Amino acid sequence: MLDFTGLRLQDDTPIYQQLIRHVQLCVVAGSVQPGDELPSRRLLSAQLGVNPNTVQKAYRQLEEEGLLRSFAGSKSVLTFTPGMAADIRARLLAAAAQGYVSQAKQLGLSADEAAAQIAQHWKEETE
Amino acid sequence: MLDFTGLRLQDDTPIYQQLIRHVQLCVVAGSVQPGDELPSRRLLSAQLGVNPNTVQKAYRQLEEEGLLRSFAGSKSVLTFTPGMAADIRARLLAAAAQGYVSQAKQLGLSADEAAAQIAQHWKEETE
Amino acid sequence: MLDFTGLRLQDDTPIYQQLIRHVQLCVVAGSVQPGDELPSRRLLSAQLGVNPNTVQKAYRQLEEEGLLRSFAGSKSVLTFTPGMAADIRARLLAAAAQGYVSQAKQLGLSADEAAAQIAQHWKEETE
Amino acid sequence: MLDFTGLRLQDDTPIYQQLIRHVQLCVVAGSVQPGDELPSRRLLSAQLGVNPNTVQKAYRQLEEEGLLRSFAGSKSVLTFTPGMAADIRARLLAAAAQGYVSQAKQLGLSADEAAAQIAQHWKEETE
DNA sequence: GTGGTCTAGACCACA
DNA sequence: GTGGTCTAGACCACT
Repeated sequence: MLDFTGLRLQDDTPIYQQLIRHVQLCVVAGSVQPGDELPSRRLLSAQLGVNPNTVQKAYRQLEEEGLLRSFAGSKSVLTFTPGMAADIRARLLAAAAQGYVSQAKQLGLSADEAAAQIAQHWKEETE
Repeated sequence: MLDFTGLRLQDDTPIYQQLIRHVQLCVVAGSVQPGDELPSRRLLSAQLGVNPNTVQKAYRQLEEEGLLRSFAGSKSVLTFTPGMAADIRARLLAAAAQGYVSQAKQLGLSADEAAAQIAQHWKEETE
Repeated sequence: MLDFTGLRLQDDTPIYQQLIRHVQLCVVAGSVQPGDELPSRRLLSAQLGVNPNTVQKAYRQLEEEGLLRSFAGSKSVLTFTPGMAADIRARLLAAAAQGYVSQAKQLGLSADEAAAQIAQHWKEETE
Repeated sequence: MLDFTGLRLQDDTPIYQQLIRHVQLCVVAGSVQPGDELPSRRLLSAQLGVNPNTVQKAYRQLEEEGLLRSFAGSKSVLTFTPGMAADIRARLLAAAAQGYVSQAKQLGLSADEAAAQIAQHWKEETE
């Protein structure tokens, strides 16, 4: 069953988006397989100390994305294909990169400076 | 007087934040000097087709940041030091880079892959 | 929940500042604890017969001061430390004292005369 | 002629009020006599780098208070009696003391603590 | 004219 | 339900 215990909720982004993102990351990381279960909405909301509606919103959006399918008895299973996982990964990466690039350009960085800055932050965050 | 005519308002982020950001960018870009005037709230709101209160909100926040100083009945002038401009630039850059790096790491990129991806998006956006 | 029913609004100072001050006084007086809730903007505005935006302005400023934390869709709770409470108290006291002292000096009072005058007004206002 | 050169304008209070206050202080301090002239509105506004209307507003209010009288030829002379000077002094003192006392009480000070605090600020500001 | 505050009421996103 | 943003327009004080 997909595990949410490692998820640290932040205050600056909507909770339901963090839940969605967490599932997506598990999918693209390969740490979860199609057919795996997700915790019931009730259980997860209790575990995270979050409003059940918030969990419901996340699950619903995942369903619309086609990643998730829910059945009677409050059982929800992942229903993604390898292609979908690759798509999600590409989409997340592209969004992140494009966001950074546009900001760096607005701030007057050159391509080389941007690369250097990324390298530096990479190192710092690793330490 | 600081110019807002080049500013295209998007509707996915609050208008007042876009106004703040525009002023900050002008400051870090060096296209304005301390002592330069800002358009009056009424004038700017008319130019942008925006409510005066929205402009007021942006101006007020800039004032709290120390970039701006307003006097009743008088003009509003920029009051930033070179150090503050550098600080803002560094803060914006660090936030952008750190955001990208953490995302790329979560998605399992290596440092080299990240750099390559940035370079690619840089080229694409320039075209 | 922090109580505003004892608050009598004057019309010589901005309402939002009176709201801020009321919260600050409750904090320094120790009549509220960190974690205590504040009434929702809608509720408080209805109670006081004031526009919701006015309450919002006060709450926002308290949030910037770090006394308050708001979450979309959730309650607003006080988030101050004992040190912050002491700071606020000291700041308010110092401002008041310093203002009086500078005025009294400008008017040519001696230290003793000032003390005597304060004592007299203290008595008069108590009666 | 009443001298404004020692006046340092602050940003937090209206300029015209600072001008009025300056004249009042000169009167209660005895550094000026009935019949003494004030600089012309034009001259004073130029000296202080202030809008002529601002000076005009201050002079007009002083006239309404009976401290000042203006004649053709833009000549303004002080027209106060010793009793008026005493009145002004008493009024300014009472306002300052009453303001401090009410604030100190709201912050939970005792009369003794208030006196001690005033004494301390008195000493500090003198140093 | 300018900045500052306020009212009235709408819309959206979030829990 | 909650907080956040925005519009529309008014009033006041200050320059």
